[in-house]
Amino acid sequence: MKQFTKKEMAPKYEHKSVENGKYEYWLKNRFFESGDISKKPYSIVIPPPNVTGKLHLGHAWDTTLQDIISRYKRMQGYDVLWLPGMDHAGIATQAKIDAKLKAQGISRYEIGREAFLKVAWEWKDEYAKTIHSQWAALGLSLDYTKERFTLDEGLNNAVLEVFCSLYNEGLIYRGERIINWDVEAKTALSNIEVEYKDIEGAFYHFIYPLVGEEGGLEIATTRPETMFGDSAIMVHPDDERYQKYIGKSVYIPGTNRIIPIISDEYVERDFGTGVVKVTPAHDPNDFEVGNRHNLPRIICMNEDGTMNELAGKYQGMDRFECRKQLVKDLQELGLCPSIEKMTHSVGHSERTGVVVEPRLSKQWFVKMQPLAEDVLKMQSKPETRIDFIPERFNKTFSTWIENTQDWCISRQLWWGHRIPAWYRGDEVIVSKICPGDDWKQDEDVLDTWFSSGLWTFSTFGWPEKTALLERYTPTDCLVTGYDIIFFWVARMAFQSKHFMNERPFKKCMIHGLIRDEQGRKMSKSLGNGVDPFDVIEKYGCDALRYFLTTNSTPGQDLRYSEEKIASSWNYINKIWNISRYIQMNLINYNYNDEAIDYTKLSSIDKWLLNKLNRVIDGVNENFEKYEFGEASKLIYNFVWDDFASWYVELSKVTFNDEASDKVNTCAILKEVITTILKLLHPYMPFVTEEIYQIFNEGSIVVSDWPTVYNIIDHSNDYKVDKMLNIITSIRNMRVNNNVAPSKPLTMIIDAKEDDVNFLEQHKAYLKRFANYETLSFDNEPSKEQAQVIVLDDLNIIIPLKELIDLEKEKERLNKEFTRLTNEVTRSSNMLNNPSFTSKAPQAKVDAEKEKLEKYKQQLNEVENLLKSLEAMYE
RNA sequence: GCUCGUUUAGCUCAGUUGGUUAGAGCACUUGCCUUACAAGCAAGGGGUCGGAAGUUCGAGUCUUUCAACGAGCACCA
Repeated sequence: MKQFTKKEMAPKYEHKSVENGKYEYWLKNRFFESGDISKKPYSIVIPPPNVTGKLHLGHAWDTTLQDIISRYKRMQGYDVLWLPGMDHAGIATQAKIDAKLKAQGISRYEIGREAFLKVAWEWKDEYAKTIHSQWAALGLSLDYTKERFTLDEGLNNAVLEVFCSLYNEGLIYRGERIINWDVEAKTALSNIEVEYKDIEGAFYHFIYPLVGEEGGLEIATTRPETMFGDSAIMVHPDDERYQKYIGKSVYIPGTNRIIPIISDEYVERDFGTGVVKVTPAHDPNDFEVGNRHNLPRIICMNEDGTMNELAGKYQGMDRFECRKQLVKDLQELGLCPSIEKMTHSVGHSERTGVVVEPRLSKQWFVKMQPLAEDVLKMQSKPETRIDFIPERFNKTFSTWIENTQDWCISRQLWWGHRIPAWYRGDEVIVSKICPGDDWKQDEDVLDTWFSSGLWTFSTFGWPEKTALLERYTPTDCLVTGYDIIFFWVARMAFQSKHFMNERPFKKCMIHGLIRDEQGRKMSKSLGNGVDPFDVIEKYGCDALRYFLTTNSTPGQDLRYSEEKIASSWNYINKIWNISRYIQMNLINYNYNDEAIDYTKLSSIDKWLLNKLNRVIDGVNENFEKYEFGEASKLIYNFVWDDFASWYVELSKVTFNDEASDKVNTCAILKEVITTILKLLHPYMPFVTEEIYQIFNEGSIVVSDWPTVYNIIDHSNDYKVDKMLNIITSIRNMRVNNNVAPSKPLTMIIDAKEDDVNFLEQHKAYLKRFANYETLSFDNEPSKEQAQVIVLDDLNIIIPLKELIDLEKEKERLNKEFTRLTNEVTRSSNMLNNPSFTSKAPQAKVDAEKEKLEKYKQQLNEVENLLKSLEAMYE
C-alpha cells in the first residue's frame, strides 16, 4: 500500500531538488535500454552532435523532441531504441584543433599526422564527456549501450566497405575538376558547403593589348588576380565588333605573356564588354570552355590563397592584396579604363567563413545521378517513401535530389576516414587493406557527411547482418532541422536505399532554427547565443523542455523567450501545488489507495472524467502527428481550468461535507493527477517522476500510457456546465456592480423542474461559490425584483436593488441585446437561404436551427430584463 | 529569375480535413491574501485574420494576384 505521507512536498516547485539524482536513478534501473523482444520495436537515431564543443539551444530543442517521442512510445509499450552517438565532424573539429595548436605556437605540419591525431582523440574524449553530461542534464532517455561514434572501428569499417563498393560499381571516381577550395582549411569542399553571400564588389575593366598592332580588347572581370591563369580571351563568333580579332593574340596586361583570341557561343554579347577572359583552372565555366578548345589549365595561386610564381612581382601576395595592387598598377599603365561598382554573390566556406576559391584539383567524387534516381523512385511510392513532417519538405527534398550534382568527397584533412585508395606510380587500387609494401595510401580523408550518411545502418552493425539491423531498421523516425536536409537527410536517403534497399526512416520530422528574442539567428559572431544549461540552472530542465516543445510548430522557427520559460515554470509550479493539495487531502482523510468506485461517481466526477477522456484522445491524435504544441494546450486547459479551477475547488465542498464520500473523491483526485502526470511526462520528465512517486509505486518512465476511462454517462454533464455558468455569472455580476464576494445574496432561480432538482442537490456548491443568503426556486418571479442575470433557460434573480448599478447593468444588457439581435438575424438569414438548407450537411442545418432557437430565447429574456430595469428607473 | 515560408490581439505565437460568437501566454483593467498556489485567485477589455479579386450556401482556412519580410536554389566574364 502506498504511503502518501512518506515524502513532504516543498511549498513551491524547486527544480534543483526535483531533478537531483533522477537521471542516475533512471540509468541505474536501465529504463532506457532497449531489447525486450516481447514488445514491438521502435527506433530513432540521434543526429550525432559534433565533438567540436558544447551543445546549444538548437540541440536541446532537437533532442527534446526526440525524447518526447521516445518516452511516449516507451509508455505505450514499445521496445524503444533511441540510439545516441557523436560525429567526428572532420573539418569543424580539425579547425578547432588547429586553432588550439596555433595558440601554443604549433602547426599541425610540424608535429605530423600521427601526433595530430593523438591530440584530436584527446579532444574528442574531452568533449564527449561534456556532451554526455549535457544529455543527462536534458533528461534524454538514450540507450547508452548502443552508443556509437562516426570514427569508431565499426563505423570506419562500414565507411570503407561503402567506398569500395561504390568504387567497384563505378559510382565513385577520381578526377580533375574545378572544386571549391577553402584557403583557410586548405581543403576541397562540396558544393553545399559553400554559402553564397551578396557582396559589394566591383567589375574591373582591363585592356588586353593586341599583339603586333595598336589597341587592345577590353574585358571585365570581378576577379582580376586570376588573369595570371588566363589561357585565352574569347568573344562570340557572331559578334561583329570582334569577329576580325578571332585568331589573333593579346598580351595579358602588364605582362608579356601572349594568349589567343578564340570564339565560343558561351559568350553573351550583351553582358559586360562582350569579351571574356578564359581561366580554365579557376572557374567552372572556363574549365568547360578550356576543354572544348584544348586550352592549358594554368593555376596561378597557392593552396593558401597566395599568388604563385606565375604572378611575377605579386608572387607570395594574398589574392586580395594582389587584386588591389594589380588594379592600381594597371590603372597607372592606362590599362584599367573603368571600375564599375557591382553587387554579386560570392561563395564563402560554410565552416571557416573565408571566400572560397574555385580551383582545379584532383579529387574523389560520388556519381550522384543513378543514386538520385533510385531515391526518387523510392519517394514516389507511399509505402517506401520517407514521409516528411510538415508535408512541404517532401517537395524541398525531391527538388534537391532531382538537381543534385556529383559530390566531392575527398578532404585534405587528417581527422576523418582515410580514403582506402592505394597508389604505386600510375596504378591505383581501391581496397580496405594495403595491397603491399610498395603501395602508398591516399593522404586524404572523406567528407564527414559521407560517414554520417550511413548513420541509420552503420550504427546497427552493418555490413554484418546483425540482429539489431533486422529488428530496428528502417528506423521509425528522424528529427532534424531543415538546415541539414541536403547535407544529411539526402545522403542518408541514397546510402540507405543503395545498401539496405530501404528508406533510412519512415518519418522525418523537420523543425526550424532557434532565434534570439529579437528574431535574429543565434550565432557566435553576434554573441547572442543562449546557453541551455544556464536556463536549466535558473528555471530547471522541465521548464526549458516545455518551452521548447510547446511554443513551436513543425518546420517553423522558434523565438527564444525567457518570459515564456518563466511561464512554463509557473505551470509546473501550478501542477506542484495541485499535487500538494491532493496529497494533503489524501493524508487528512486517511486515504488508503482505494480504487475508484465507478458505481458511486457523482455528476461532477463524471463531468471531469469525460473531459479527461477527450483530452487523452486529443493528445494521442496530436502526438501521432508530432503536434506537441497542440497536444500540450489540451492538457494545459484541462489542468488549469477544468481540474484546478473547478474540480479541485468543488472538491473542497465535498471534503467539508460530513456526509459525502471522501474516499471516492480522493481516489479520483489521485487518479486524475496521475493521468495528467503521465500525459505530461514526455514534456517534463523530472517533475512528473517526482510527483508520480508521491502517489504511486514504481517509476513513471515505465508506467502505462493513459487510456480513456470507461465513462459513458454524459447525461448530467450539461447540468454541471449550467451550474458552473451560474456561478460565473454571479461572480461577473458582483464585479460589474461592485458587490463584494463576501456579501451574501438572496437568490431566486427560475428553471425547469429537472434543472431545479439538480441544482437543489448541488446547493452546497452554489452556497460556497455564489454565496447566497437564501436560495429559492420560483418560475414566476415578481416584477419588483431586479433581474440581472440570464443564462440559457435560467433566470437568476438578485432582489437587492441597492446593490445594483442600474446604468451599468443597462449598458451591459443593451450590448447583449445588440449582439443577440445580430446573431438572430445572421442565423435566420442562413436558415432562410435554400442553398444552405439544401447543400449543407443536415447536421449543420440542425445545429443552426438549435442555435437560432437559443438566441431567440435569450433575446427574449434580455428584452424582459431591460423592461424590468426601465420599470425600476421610474 | 525560380521555389518555399511568414504576415491573426499591444508583444510572441497557435488555429489539422472550409461550418457557431477566431484562441493561448505575457502585458492591460477591476476586485480579492478564499485553509494547494499572490510566480496566485475571480471577473473583464482588446484582433475581422497583410491588400485586392474570386470559388462557395458559408473563407483566417481553398484559388489568383499584389505587397512587405525571411529562407533556399540558380545566374553573376
